Amino acid sequence: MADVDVFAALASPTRRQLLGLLLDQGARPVQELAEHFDMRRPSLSEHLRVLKDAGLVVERRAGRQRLYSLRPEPLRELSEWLTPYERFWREKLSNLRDLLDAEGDQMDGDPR
Amino acid sequence: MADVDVFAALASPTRRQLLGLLLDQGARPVQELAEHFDMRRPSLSEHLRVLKDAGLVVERRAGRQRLYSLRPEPLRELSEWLTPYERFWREKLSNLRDLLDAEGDQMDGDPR
DNA sequence: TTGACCGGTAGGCAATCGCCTACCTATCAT
DNA sequence: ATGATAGGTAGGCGATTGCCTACCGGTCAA
Repeated sequence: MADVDVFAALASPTRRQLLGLLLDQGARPVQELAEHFDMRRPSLSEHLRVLKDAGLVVERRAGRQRLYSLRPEPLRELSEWLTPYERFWREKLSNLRDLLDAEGDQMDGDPR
Repeated sequence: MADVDVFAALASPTRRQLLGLLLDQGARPVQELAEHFDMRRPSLSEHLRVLKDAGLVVERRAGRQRLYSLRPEPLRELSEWLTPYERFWREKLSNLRDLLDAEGDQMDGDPR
């Protein structure tokens, strides 16, 4: 378990697509996942290992297959990271911020 | 403009910390940002360029300084990507999904 | 038991990353 | 005009990434 950062795990479009497949289709064996990619199976295995190390998927053995399924909990970290940024686009405050910035302000006073 | 993927831009802890600084403190010159990192200034410049290429910061010149400020709009893409996953942890449906998966189902319907 | 199948691991290789030092241009102060 | 300051760019270098082929062990079917 290499304890992979969830942000780093999501940096790859292939890995995001894997999560999307698992979200839409539920647990799936490696072979079936591989059909969706123009890539050899061992490469997919490596992507799946990164996702597993990040806690984003779990593996369950079923005969000679290994079923991977989504484990969305680590995405909570992403959501929480995003929270303080959200109001800036939801409330369209970017322009206000630009104005504030233009005056060379500090924000909540701790000028070093 | 190398048109950088926002997910890739966020993969680096240094770049996330830069965004956090700009969020808390508003526009800042490079030098002041650099004080928060154990890294030479040119490396920071490279990180800032990645953020700029991803549209996450904007640069404004002020004398011989360049003030970088947050541009959170691209984070909306992240938020939208996250949306379909959210209900799985918010409604604690992971266990239900595990049960469904265990039967090797497809999941086209909307199990709610 | 033997062969086919599922999928992980090993190792090679080119490309990219992330840091560095050295250097360059632009601006400001004297 | 000269020197100091802000910060981007060039290029080197080791580490990492992402793909590949080859191989290996475990499971199932005949």
